Amino acid sequence: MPELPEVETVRRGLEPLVGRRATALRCDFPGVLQLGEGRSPRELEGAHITGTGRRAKLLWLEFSGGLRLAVHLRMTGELTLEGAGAPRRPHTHVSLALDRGQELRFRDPRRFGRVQLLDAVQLEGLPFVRRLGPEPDELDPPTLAARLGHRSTTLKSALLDQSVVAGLGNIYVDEALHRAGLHPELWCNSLRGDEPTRLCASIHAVLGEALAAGGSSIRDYRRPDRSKGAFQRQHLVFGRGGEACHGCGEIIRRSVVAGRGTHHCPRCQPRRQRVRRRVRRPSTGRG
DNA sequence: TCTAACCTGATC
DNA sequence: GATCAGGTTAGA
Repeated sequence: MPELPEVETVRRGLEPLVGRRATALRCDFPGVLQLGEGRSPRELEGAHITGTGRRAKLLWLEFSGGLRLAVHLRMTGELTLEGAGAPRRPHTHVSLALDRGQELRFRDPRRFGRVQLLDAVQLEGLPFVRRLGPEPDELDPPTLAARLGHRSTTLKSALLDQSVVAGLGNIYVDEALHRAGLHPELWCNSLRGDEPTRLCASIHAVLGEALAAGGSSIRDYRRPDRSKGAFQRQHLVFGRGGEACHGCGEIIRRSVVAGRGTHHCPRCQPRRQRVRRRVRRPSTGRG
């Protein structure tokens, strides 16, 4: 479900909670709430929210006393702010009760998501966090070229790998590759010329635009106030298999690459790098 | 480096 | 009934 723009949108939606006081942390499905060594849910009782944070697709609340409540939404996780008396929707697994009769609720039908109570050191030390590559906004073309260059897999697979760049997922990999004019199955160490620059710029552009639109709501994703994002309406290839490419009119193709549904335009994203034309023929009629 | 697995629900 | 889904990872 949520990739970087969605997770960052949720984080921003939680910012107004800074200054609020937590009264209880409750878990209704064993295993969804995980406690760092020595941590207890009771430690949050009376603690104030002092900030929010995000790294890749992991977001967290910071509390007085230094504790952090980290949330990974995975595929169907949803973090919403509700009245404590509001009916609990199905699959609500963790609730953080706040002052003023409100609750921050984590629901997740598939239960892939996790909520973790940790201190800062424990959070930094999570194997998942330690493996993460740079945030996209810290990424420049030489860094991207270097990180792709020593891998032997496809662009699609490499960009989904959070140790290469942190925060991309299936939607934004497809969208970024399309904007860069690169086929998802290109060997990721075969980029040359201005391709790393184009790809880097495409990643920055698509993530920036998606964030401005509040993310992509295809099925489950909602902001903390349960409103939808709007970027799905601006997708150029993702979810558009069989439809016409806005750029050239060719039919968008859907395939499976790296085990994931993958969308690309066969004309805008040719499978092989075009070989430099030896002779320019003015009357071939193609253009 | 790739696949299967983790889960439920929506859709065909 | 079978298939697919926006993520991550253990194990091959």
